[in-house]
Amino acid sequence: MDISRTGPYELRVEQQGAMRVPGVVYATRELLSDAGQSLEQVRNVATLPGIVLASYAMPDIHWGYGFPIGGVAATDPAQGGVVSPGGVGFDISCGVRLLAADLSAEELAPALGRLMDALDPVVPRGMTRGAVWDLHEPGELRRILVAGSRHAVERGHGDQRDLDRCEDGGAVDGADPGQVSERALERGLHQVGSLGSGNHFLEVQRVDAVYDTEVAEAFGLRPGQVCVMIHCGSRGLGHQICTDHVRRMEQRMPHHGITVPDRQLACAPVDSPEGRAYLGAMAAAANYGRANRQLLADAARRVFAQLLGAGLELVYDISHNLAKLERHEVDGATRLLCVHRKGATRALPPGHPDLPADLRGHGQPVLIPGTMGTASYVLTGIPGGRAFHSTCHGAGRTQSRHQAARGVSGRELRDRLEAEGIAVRPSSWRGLAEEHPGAYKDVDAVVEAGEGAGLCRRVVRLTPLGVVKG
DNA sequence: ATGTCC
Repeated sequence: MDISRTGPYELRVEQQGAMRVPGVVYATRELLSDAGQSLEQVRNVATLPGIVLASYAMPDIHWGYGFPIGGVAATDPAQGGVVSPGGVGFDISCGVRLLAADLSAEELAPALGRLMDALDPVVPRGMTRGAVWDLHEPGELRRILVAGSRHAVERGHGDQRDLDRCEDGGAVDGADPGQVSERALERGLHQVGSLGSGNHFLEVQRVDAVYDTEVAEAFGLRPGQVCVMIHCGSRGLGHQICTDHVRRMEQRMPHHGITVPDRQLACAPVDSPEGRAYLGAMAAAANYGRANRQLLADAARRVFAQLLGAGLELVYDISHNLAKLERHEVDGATRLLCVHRKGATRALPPGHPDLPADLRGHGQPVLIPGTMGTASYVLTGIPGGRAFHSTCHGAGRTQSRHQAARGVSGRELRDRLEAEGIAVRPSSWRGLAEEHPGAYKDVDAVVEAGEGAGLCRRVVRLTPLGVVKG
């Protein structure tokens, strides 16, 4: 590979062999910790039919299924551009929702333990156990797949503002439940309103630093304020959809005359039966993910209201695992592109028409979940943002789950966090150990690189007061 | 991430 550093926060992978475009990686030397495996994936993505401008990677790049996590690639359907499930990931529409409480950390302090004890039993989590909704017939599930958090709000679990402040108004267009397999539907029935496991969490946080007071105020955030951050995805339903459609595309690639350097890059033209089928199913999983976060937010709201008499206003809800059809200007012409973001977050600039009216002057809130026990961030998109208005999505792993669990016991980690004043309500000791902060990159360095690279701007830093761990 | 291998 011909790799050159083009700036403190930028690498270029020159176009070679089957690559159709170069690779552009926004990261410091320190952040590239996995010995070039993920750079090979950047190069492989650059071979996809119809790819436009470059195969991009964000500062939290690490090795993933097919695409690197932190990968961004846009293809042009009018030029044979493909969609690849590996460019979205197994956890379709994994994302983050941030709510701001009308309460300061000082006011909360005496009640923090009681708050965490009250959240513990009402936030379903772990691999298989329980959910806010346990559906028994697929009719309501199909409604969720089409209407996303709009359905939860129609059932009384939220209000219009929740929809206004959610990406795509609470539901993405084009969902096609007919492309969701029976098995995926079965898996989805009993998991609506659940965190899952791994790096998913519900945290009670405090606004620790404000970098831009005007934008923070527009987002509804002030120093010392209590927030709730929810990080989760589309559970077994999204996983099954990815599995089903990768298999189907693998079988059909010869028919489309597509070859890829890694079978995990299975893909199909956006304008093909397989491409449309995947995008319809993917949109359904995206809506499931939003309904999931809406119900968990509603559960947290009930606890805050009952115990503290405090409200929780939605700041924003944004996915970091999704492909979307978006209009972008390329070489002076506006084109409709299929933008894959896998472990990368959309970051719309001020003035963008897709932003809610009350945020339009300030840019999109970009929500970055940290690792348990470390900071999280709110960023915003900037004019001229690179990589089709995208930025990082979080810290990014440096150790495997197995490695991480060897380093520390769950109980030891809980004690360490509690000693730092962070209340922890785990779902399993093993799961807790796998998520210890040392297994991840430094989220502060990731965010600094994102700003340095011209992808986004910092607005607010949040630190954890209590963690309900998936 | 994931009923961590139909």
